[in-house]
Amino acid sequence: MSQHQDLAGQRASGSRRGKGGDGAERHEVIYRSISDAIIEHRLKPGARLREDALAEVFGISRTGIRKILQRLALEQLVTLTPRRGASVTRPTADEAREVFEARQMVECGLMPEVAQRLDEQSVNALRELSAQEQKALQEGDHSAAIRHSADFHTHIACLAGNATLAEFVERLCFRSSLILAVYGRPGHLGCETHDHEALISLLREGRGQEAATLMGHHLRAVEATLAIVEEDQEAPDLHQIFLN
Amino acid sequence: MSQHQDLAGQRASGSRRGKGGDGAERHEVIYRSISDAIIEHRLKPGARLREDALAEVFGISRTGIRKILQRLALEQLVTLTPRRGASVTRPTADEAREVFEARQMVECGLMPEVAQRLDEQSVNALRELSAQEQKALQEGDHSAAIRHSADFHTHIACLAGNATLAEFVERLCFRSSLILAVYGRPGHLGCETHDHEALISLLREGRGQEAATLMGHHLRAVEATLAIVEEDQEAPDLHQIFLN
DNA sequence: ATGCCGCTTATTGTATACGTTGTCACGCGC
DNA sequence: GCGCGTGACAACGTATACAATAAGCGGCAT
Repeated sequence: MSQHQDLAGQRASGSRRGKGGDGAERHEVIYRSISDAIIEHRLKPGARLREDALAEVFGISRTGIRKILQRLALEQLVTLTPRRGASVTRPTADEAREVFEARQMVECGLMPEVAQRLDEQSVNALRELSAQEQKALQEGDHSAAIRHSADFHTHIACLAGNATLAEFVERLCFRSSLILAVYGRPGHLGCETHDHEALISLLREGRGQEAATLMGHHLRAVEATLAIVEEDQEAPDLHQIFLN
Repeated sequence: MSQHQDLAGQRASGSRRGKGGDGAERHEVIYRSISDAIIEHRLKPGARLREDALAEVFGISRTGIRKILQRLALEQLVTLTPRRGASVTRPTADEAREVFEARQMVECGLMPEVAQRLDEQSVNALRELSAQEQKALQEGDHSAAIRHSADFHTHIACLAGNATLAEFVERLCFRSSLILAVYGRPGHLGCETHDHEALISLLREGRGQEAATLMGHHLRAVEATLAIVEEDQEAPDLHQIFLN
């Protein structure tokens, strides 16, 4: 037993604390903090993420922030431009299409397996997630709703028992959240909980194929709510001028 | 020793820096070097990757190596254990199964789209890849054969026009290479080029569905050549002894 | 002789310092 | 008045130095 109690959770601002180091975990916490903020749209696409600022906020040096930023970059939640720093990724229309196409393929493909493996306990977990999402929606908490929706899809994918594919789906869901932030329309926000509950029912009854079909429609419906118009970004105008 | 042989012909970026070249690109090159070495089995699973050693070999400081190592870790080519450094990932049997299941789903799912989009130029590129693989096989160059085989699968995936899915497939292929290294049997090594060429023909004729079927069989065949037996690693012996 | 304990060493993790580069602003010339 | 060049500043990328930790080893006590 270690005598020094590790109450490392709460650190005010005194940065000079080398001891006690559950450093690795702190990095994980910070990673989650930033990741969550992005997924929940508290950090909007295009927002700049300065290393210094983050280092100060979280009380670690830029080195640690860098590591986290690079991880986020590899997951395509932030964009790292060579000498210009990091910013929250602003997905292109093409990316949006790709992400939903990928989700279509993988999530639908997973349904039969999930239907086969699903047990009562998992059903309850899914229902809980769905309920939370609906609750957040009713309360107008868009951030939480988006988060729970992503959690729902990710969790379903986990139930197929393939960690590799589940992780892929998770990342796709995160990116979807980003896409929603850019191309979403105020009225609709992503998944309708009704679909989610219908999906649970289908899976519970072992009707995997039908669940796959529903998931397909569901994803297509979400995609359809997007206003994917190539808003001319900063550069294109000038490029066209120069090329012609 | 040729430390800085910059094969800078590729990019015509305007920076004319004599010293240091373009740092970012050098990192990319180093990343590729290590990645290639792993994929081609010149670095075997379990091999330790000391930061100091790598830093010295590539003539950069440990900072840069770290970044690269972390990237490789995120792609699951190397395993990073908290205070023990990096080593080439040794995939578990479960991972192997997952990877092939994922490939089954994604690569097969991509076939119809590829069949639809394939043009003559791409066909030639694929044939080239296939030929290279066969040549390497005949020369007994296992490293090159594995590499080209992975390239073939990755390239096909690229042709579906979905960069996100293509990247996923690429990573799955890399991991497959690792799996081959651990569970492969000397006689067989991965893909039979015959399958590859049959696949090309099918795709060329636009028979996407049949191509998907063939791809499915092909992957299953590769998986079947593996000796996925939980070879007791270092610890298990003792554990079993203690438990019984 | 054997098992345990403390020391040494090797290796990673973290922070800081420095160099380079991109951006912005101001001033000059046209 | 407008455009361009130069200079200053700020942010990032890299290297190096330092600290902490785990493993290996030898000595000592029983």
